[in-house]
Parts: sequence; C-alpha cells; structure tokens
Amino acid sequence: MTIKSPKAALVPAAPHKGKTKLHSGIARSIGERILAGEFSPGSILPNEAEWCQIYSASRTAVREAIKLLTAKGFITSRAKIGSRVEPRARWNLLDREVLEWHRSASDRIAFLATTQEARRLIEPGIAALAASKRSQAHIERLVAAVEGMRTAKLGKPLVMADLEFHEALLAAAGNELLAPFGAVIASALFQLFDYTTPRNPRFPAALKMHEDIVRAIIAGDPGEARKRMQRLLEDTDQIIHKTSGGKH
Amino acid sequence: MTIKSPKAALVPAAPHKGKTKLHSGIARSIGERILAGEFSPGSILPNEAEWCQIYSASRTAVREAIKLLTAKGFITSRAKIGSRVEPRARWNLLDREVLEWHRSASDRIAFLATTQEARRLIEPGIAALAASKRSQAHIERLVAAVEGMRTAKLGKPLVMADLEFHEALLAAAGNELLAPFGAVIASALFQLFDYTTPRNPRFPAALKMHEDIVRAIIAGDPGEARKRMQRLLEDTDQIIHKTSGGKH
DNA sequence: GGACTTTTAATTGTCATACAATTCTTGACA
DNA sequence: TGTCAAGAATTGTATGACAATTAAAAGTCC
Repeated sequence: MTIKSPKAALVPAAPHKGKTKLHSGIARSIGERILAGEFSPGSILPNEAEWCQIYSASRTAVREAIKLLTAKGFITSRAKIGSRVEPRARWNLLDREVLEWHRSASDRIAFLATTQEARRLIEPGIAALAASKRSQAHIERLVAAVEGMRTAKLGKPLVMADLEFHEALLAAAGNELLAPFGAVIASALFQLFDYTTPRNPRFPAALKMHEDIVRAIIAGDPGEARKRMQRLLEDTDQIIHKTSGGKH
Repeated sequence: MTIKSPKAALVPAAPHKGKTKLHSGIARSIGERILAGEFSPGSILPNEAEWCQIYSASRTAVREAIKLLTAKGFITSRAKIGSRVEPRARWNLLDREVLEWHRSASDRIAFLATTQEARRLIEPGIAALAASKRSQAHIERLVAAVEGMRTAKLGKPLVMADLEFHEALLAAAGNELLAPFGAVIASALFQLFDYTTPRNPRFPAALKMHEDIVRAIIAGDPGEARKRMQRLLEDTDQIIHKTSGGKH
C-alpha cells in the first residue's frame, strides 16, 4: 500500500532570510514540512521531478537536499519507489539544523518545555561525571567560563558566556557520545533569552549557582555536583513559569 | 593558516561488504578516516577532484558523499576553500551510521565502555520519566516487550527483544529529543551480544530485572524505576568485566 | 613603503542531459 | 492459480558546462 501524499502543496514554504545555499534551503523547507506533520512517517514524498517543479530548481539541487534529509534520518530513498518518511524515532532531532527547524515548526512554549525536560534528565549526570573525572584542563576551562559570565555584559554576551559554561561542562564529562546534547543546551539558552531579556534580576543568584557547580567538581564530589545542577535547572524553569504567558 | 592534509592517502579504505550505494560507501570511508584521526578538526580535506581520483568515482557521487558528511556535522564546505573538518563537538555521534563507523574505527572495548557510560547516565532517568508519565499505550508496549523477551530464543532473537524493550521504554519517556539515544542502546546491545553468546547463564536474572522496571513504571514510582534500571545496567557491566579479555 | 582596490584563479554550487540500476507492475504462459 | 518474463517508473551515476564565492596575487594611489 503506497500512501501517496495528497496534493503535495505545489508551493514552497516561505523562503528564509539570509543567503543560504539553494539545496540547504530546500532541505530546510522539506524538513520543516515533515516536522510539521504535512508528510507523515511511512508516506511517500513527491518524486524528484515534482520537487524540481515545486522549488523551480534543478534535479542536482533537489537531490542534494534529499541526501541531506536522508543523512539526518528523515527519509530513505529507493529506486522505483521514491522517498519514504522514516518513523520519528529515526530522526536526528539533536542535530543543530534540525533543532532549528523544529523550533520554527513547533509551539515555542511546548518545545522549550521539552528541551528543558531533556536538560533536567541529562545535565545533572553530566555534572556528576565531570566531578568524578576532574581533569585539570577541563577545570580550568570551567573556571574561565564562570569568570566570563561574571564579566559579560547583560544580553547576548551573557548568553554566550552561559553557553560556554555548559559546553565546558559537557567537555569535562569526557564522554563524546554526549556531545550532541550541546545543541540542545544551546537551543534552550537561546530560547530562554527571550524570557530573561531585557534585564535579568536573578543574575547574581544564577552566577552563584554556576560557581557552586564548579566548586563541587573541583572538590571531586559527584553527588554534590549533581544536586547543584538540579538546583540551577529548577531555578531556570521557575523563570519560565513566572514569565509564561508573556510570549512576545 | 590552511593546514593542508599531507599526502592524503591516495588509496580508498578497504571496500565494505554488502551492496551499498556508491556515494554512501564513499561517505563511510571518509567518515571512518576522519573518526580515525587521519584528518583532524580544522584541517582541509582533499578537494572534490582529488576525491574523484581517489575513489575513481564521478563528481556527482563524491559531492553526494560530502553532502552526507556535511549533514552529519563532520565537515563544512566553502567555495575556493574546500571542505574543512569541524570540531568533534559538532559531529553527530548519535547518528546510527556514525555509530557504526565509530565502532569500526575504534578500539571495541573502549567504545563499548563509552556507550555503557552514556547509558548509565541516561537510561535511569528515562525509566523515571516513563514512570512519571505512565501512559496506557506505552505500558502495554512495555509489557509486550517483556513477554517477547521471555519467549524469545537465545541469540539474536533475544537481542532484538531486548532492544525492543529499551526502545519501548524510550518511547514511554515521552520526550522525542531523547529518541536519538535509541541508536546508542542498539549499538551497545549488539556489541554486548559478542560477550554473552553463545549462551547467557544470567538470563533469568536479567529478565526479572526488566520486569522489575516495568512494575515500577506501572506503579508510577519514578525513584524505584530509576533504581531498578541502575541495577540492570550495573549487572550488564559486570558481564563485560568478567568476560573482558575474551574479545573474539 | 603602506594601505587600499582590482584582478585573477581555485573551488564549490547549480544546471542540463544522458544512461545505468533497481524493482514494482503487468501480462503471458503453463 | 502460480511462475516467470517484459515493461515502466524512479532513483543512482556519469559527464560537461557555467555561475558564484572568495583567498590570494597584482596593481594603484598617496
């Protein structure tokens, strides 16, 4: 049974700003449409020739877009069949680009809640791992990151410093399979930025919590590091809940 | 400073079994060489024309391979520059294909240790989440999965049933950002298979531990579910340590 | 001589066309 | 009815050409 997608909207999604390569723009458009549910897992996408018409592009560009989506686990292609959407469990949702598409194609509040839930699940363990390994170079990077947060201007510089802290922590955990979560953390911090600007009255408290985590890691106390990270994340979530409803 | 890779080995890596598409074979070969450290982050890869010679393939196939690697976060391409290897933190190591390459290109014992560490970090939290959400459909899938394990023949069928259990658990956690970890679990179970075959005397105990997890989830007890999962993973790791040295 | 601008050249990005390989569908045939 | 062969639709690969990008080199002016 070939579930042919009905009337595969002959109109490309709204073009995006910036000068991206043609094929990645096409990939993004198709990816967002899949994420939005326009094409369900198991269904067959339009074939290459149709995509060429839809996006007024050459087969080369369309094929590269499809290859990109294939590499991210969204679809598989077979001769004579076409491209079929893979089950959601196969999608590489931790991919940076995919997270970006996802954020564009989802309800912002719900998506932020999902990312924060993932962080609560993983980052305390990350902190504990970092405390148990405690390599010198990584600790120095963490200390520098906290110092960077202290001296950063409010606004985007602070967000970047915060991100550097969490990425340093991820590196300190010393398990490269966890690295892809950096993209989730980055996504979460950028989203949280919308809630904490233009001013962040909680800043001194937040800074201290970051310091506490580093202290626990230096002390080599995994349990304490885990607990401190849990506290930080809970505090962050409170900001969301208080500000919620104030979506811009 | 353009770090041109020296004498980029004009010989393709050993071809792999099975009839894969040409471009994905090339992607795999280049990907493994990057994972193996032959091309370091920051360095410039050979250009498309050179790859064409190296693999005796057309530019079309080579470009699709490069697009694939780009989509997985390994490289970026810019005109006049070429393709540069991205920092390791950008690599999508949770991707199914990449895990496969990784396993081929790494020390097996070390790689298994890394995957198990990641599992210990994440799966207890997964179990806890599943217990806190506890949706009917997911519980039924879990129960069926345990039943599948009970009735499966030893060997590969049991591995598949085990995998289904952990995938069901992942689904029950109800956070799609965690889905990519299914690939890590799958990779770990297939590797563990090498240690537990041809017979698994621990099987009855392992089955009970899986049941205990489901029971805790049905009871809606996140703490208990987490603890039971921790126990299961610890037990698994003991198998490794006892059998270690017995790599086939 | 030094800072700025223009030209050049190397590389990837896109297009167009043709053919090969795969595999579903259909029809012939026993 | 079941099996096998021919056909057709779709993706995979090859080839050649040109456009776009941009680092590097060559001029140019002060």
